Amino acid sequence: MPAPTTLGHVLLGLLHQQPRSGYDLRKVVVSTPMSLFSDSPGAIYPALRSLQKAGLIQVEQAARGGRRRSTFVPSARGRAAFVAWLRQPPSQDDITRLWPLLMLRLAFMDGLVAPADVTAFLARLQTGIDAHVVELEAFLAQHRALLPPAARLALESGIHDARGRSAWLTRARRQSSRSRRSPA
Amino acid sequence: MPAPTTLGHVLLGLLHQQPRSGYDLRKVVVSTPMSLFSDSPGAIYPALRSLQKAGLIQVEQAARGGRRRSTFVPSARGRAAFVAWLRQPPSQDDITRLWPLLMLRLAFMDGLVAPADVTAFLARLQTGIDAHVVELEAFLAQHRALLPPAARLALESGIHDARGRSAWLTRARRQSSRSRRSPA
DNA sequence: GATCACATGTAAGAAGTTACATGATTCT
DNA sequence: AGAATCATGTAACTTCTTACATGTGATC
Repeated sequence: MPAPTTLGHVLLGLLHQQPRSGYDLRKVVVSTPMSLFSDSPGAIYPALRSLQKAGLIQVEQAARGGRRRSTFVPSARGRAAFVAWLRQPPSQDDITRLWPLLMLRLAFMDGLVAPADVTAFLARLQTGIDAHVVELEAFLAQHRALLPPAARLALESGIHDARGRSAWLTRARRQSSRSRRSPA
Repeated sequence: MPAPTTLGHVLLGLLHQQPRSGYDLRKVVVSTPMSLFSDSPGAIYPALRSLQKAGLIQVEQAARGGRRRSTFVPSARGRAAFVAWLRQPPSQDDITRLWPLLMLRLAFMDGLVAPADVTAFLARLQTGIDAHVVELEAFLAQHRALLPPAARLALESGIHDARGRSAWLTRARRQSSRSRRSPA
């Protein structure tokens, strides 16, 4: 059984929050602002199948009442696999190209990884995003003369994005460590 | 012949900048900060084939010297198709989920669409991104109590991203209209 | 009793990734 | 001669999308 796909991991994460059926998962995926995926049944049901076959989730409750419906929960191995996914250090490529997915991982971390790991995650993101800023600015400096206006705007947008994320990270990290000292 | 895929359109755009071979395109895709795709030959060569079969690009120069190598240029129909792609008004879904692709489209607009169209494009982006901010903030307001800290951080990151993009757009639009009045 | 929301699934196809294969040319 | 780079291509596989199919329970 191959490692779960991105969608598989996300479904696994949602099942950690509460037991859900495939139908529930589809609804969450559309109603959530983090929607990276479509709600196509042709993606979700096969993904659930594969998680089940890999032993990462189990049917918690089948067909209560008359209506056919099964809700899933993560197994112990599923929890371990999911936590491992969360703790996986982001690559530079993840940071420059898959930021929304990293934010989704962050959103799942509560209660599953230690606060110190969240801190480390955010720190890694910042060094990565800062490196990206440097890279983009070097590119701009090198090509400034050749870049026509719209292309330059697009590049500047990328720089602005990355700078904004770095600024957000400094605040988020401060806030995160503060709340760790004085929890609610 | 089906409509070109996203990768197909990007390749078409790169060929508008200058004639290139498949190998050249691979190099550009990796060396460019806008790299949304991998440089896998298994993606690029078939995409070129399909563009060629659709009559959107032509071989400009084959095997000069001894080494086998063909460079491609867009045909008239290819140019029309690409411009149509650029001018296509972004959907709300594009704006919330495919921003980097929209920036790539922006980067290709110079010389292919009228400056007024660039302006319209940027204006559309701003109404879309502002709507997204409103949506995310509504979600936050509604779920603030239930959201554990990391999940809340992730959501706030999305809001911060979108706000930053809106701010960038106001400046970019001002700059764009100014440079249109007094071109270099 | 017709229609809608619930709930799950499959079939066909598109598109990309990885990995391998194949040669030519240049460099040392 | 051997190695690295140039340059193109294919085969197998994975995954998602679209579209359809199927049936149940609730609602009007």
